[in-house]
Order: sequence, then structure tokens, then C-alpha cells
Amino acid sequence: MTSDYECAGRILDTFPQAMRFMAHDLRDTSGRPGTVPQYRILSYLYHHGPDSMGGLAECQNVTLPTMTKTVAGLVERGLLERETDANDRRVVMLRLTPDGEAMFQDIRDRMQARLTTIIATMTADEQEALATGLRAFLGALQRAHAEEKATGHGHCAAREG
Amino acid sequence: MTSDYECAGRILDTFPQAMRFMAHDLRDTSGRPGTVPQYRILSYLYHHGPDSMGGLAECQNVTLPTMTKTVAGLVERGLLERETDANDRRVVMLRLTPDGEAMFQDIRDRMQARLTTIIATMTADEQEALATGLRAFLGALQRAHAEEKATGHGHCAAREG
DNA sequence: GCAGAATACTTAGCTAAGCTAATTATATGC
DNA sequence: GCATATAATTAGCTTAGCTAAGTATTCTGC
Repeated sequence: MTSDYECAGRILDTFPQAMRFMAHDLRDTSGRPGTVPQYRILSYLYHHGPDSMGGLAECQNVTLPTMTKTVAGLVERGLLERETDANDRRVVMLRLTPDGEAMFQDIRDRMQARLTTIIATMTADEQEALATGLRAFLGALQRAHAEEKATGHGHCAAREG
Repeated sequence: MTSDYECAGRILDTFPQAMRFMAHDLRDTSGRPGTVPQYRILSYLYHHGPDSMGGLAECQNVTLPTMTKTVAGLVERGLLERETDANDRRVVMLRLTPDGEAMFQDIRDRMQARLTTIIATMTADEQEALATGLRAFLGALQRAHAEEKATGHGHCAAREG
């Protein structure tokens, strides 16, 4: 029954190490695309379609200035396009370019291939447990995030007034 | 049978988000101790006892210059002590000061309390799965790390000649 | 319908983490 | 004892993250 406490310690041990692995692999991927935050932006736009700076910042849980800067790098490399929203010209919409889409697919395939070789050394049961555990944990994280915003405890202001 | 592939995607979604949570909490913790890499150094020395710059850099999977800099911040704050090794005066040994030990315990307790409230919203089965999955995954990661070093595929040179 | 408040984003300026390349200091080996 | 190897540091760069302040647009209220 100490599994929540144990989980906490295990998360603190495991996640940073895994992130270092991923960061390293991303840099190796033919040099260009680079970093985990950049990859996450490509991934989000790929799966959810175009979104605004604010929308991206919120879902990635970073501030707007941080998002502005990270996006700028991707735009410079021609992986994203900026477009002023027609309905509200304060809003900047971001979308993947064809290059950005191809780049995302390429990186994702490499990353998954790499992770897959690591995960393949685990038993089927362990893989199942990991997938199940992570799915539940991600849900729990997002609930916590939403709740903090609602109670004003969070780090960034709520989007809808 | 797609669970390894699914795991890979899930890891890419979940870990960075969880890291952002932890990073945020660490900064909030009465301001001082700061960041995930710093916390990891305190944690390692707490659990494994004093170690050298090289030893720390290797186990944390960063380069020596990175470790030098991060450690310097902790030494400045009086959380770590440097000591030249008597047997090999090139080697710098790091150990926790009493302050460092107290700081580690304090941070760890806060982090675990925080994570525990998140994890508590998961079912007992999910918690169990997460703990099991992460334990196995950490093992798999470390095997991969060791193997890469052995085959010279890795990023940093092997320690033992 | 325009002044003032609110919103979306950017700019400026900082800190920390990460890297590589080059130095310094100590150990080892022939 | 000189050449080479090893442990750590320094220098110099990039990216990510933050806050505070500025700009441009939209909304509100009278």
C-alpha cells in the first residue's frame, strides 16, 4: 500500500533519465530538429491541427514568451507557418508546413524505433503495465493541472474568463 | 501487440509534462533549491554516498563540464562540499553537507506529497501498474545505457579502461 | 463612437542546463 | 624523465524557462 509513495520516488528517478535519452536521440536525428519542446509542438499540431500561441502555451504548460521563442525557431526552419487569425487579429495561428509534417513523421519514427528497442527488453506484462500506468498517470496529471487553474492555484491564468 | 509502440508515444506525451510539473514544484519549494538536475544530484549523493565529478556525470548522463557547473551552484549554497581525493589528486569528491541532507529530505517530502496527491486520483490497480511499469522501464533504460557504452555507440566514454 | 479596460502576443533581460573545444593539473608508462 | 592519458575546469555557445514591460487589437460602457 505504499505504492503511491513508491511511485513518486520512481517517477523522480526515471523520468529525468528517460528525458535525457530522448533529448540525446533528438539531437542525433540528422542534426536538424533538435529538442524535446520543439518536438512536442510539432506533435501537438500534427495531432490536433492548427492552434494559437496561447493554445499551445497552455497545453504545453509554458508561458507565452517561452512559446513565442520556441515557435520562432521552428518558423525560421520552415517547419511551421504563422498566420494572423481573420476573426481576431491579435491571435497568431500556427500550422505545420508540409516540411514540418514530414519532419515530425521522421522524428517520431526514429524516436519510436529507439524507444521500442528499449521497451522490447521488457516482458509483455511489464509493457502492458507501463502503458496502462502511464495512461492513467497522464490523466491524473491533466486533472491536477485543470484543477489548479480552476482554483487559481496554478501558474498561468485560465483561458476562458 | 502494439503496446511497445503505444508505450513509446505515451512516454513522449507524458514525461515532458510530468517534468514540467516537477520543475514547477521545485521552484516553489521555499525558493531556494531550484531545479530537477540539482535535486537529482542531492538525491544521488544521499542514497549512494560521496562520489567524484566523473561518477556523478556518468550516472546522471551529462558531460563533465555540465556537472562542474551544476555542482558549483550547490557548493555555493552550502549544500555540497568538495574535497580533493587523497589517492588521486586530480579527483574531486563531492559529499552532502548537513544542510544539503536536510534540504534533500525537505524537498523530497514536498515532491512526494505533491505527486502523491496526483497519484491518489488513480485506482490502486493503476498505481500498481505504474510502479511496476516504471521499475521495469528504468531497468531497461539502464541496460540500454550500459550497452551503448560497451559498444562505443554512446555519448560518453566508458569509465573503466 | 470613442475612452478605458482587457486580451494576445512580442521584446528585453535574466538564470540554468546542456554541449564542444581547449586548458590545467595530476598520474602513468616506457 | 619525457610523452601520454585522465580528471576536472574554463570559455563560449545554444535552448528553455521565467518575469516585467511594451504593442496591437478587441471589447465595454456610457
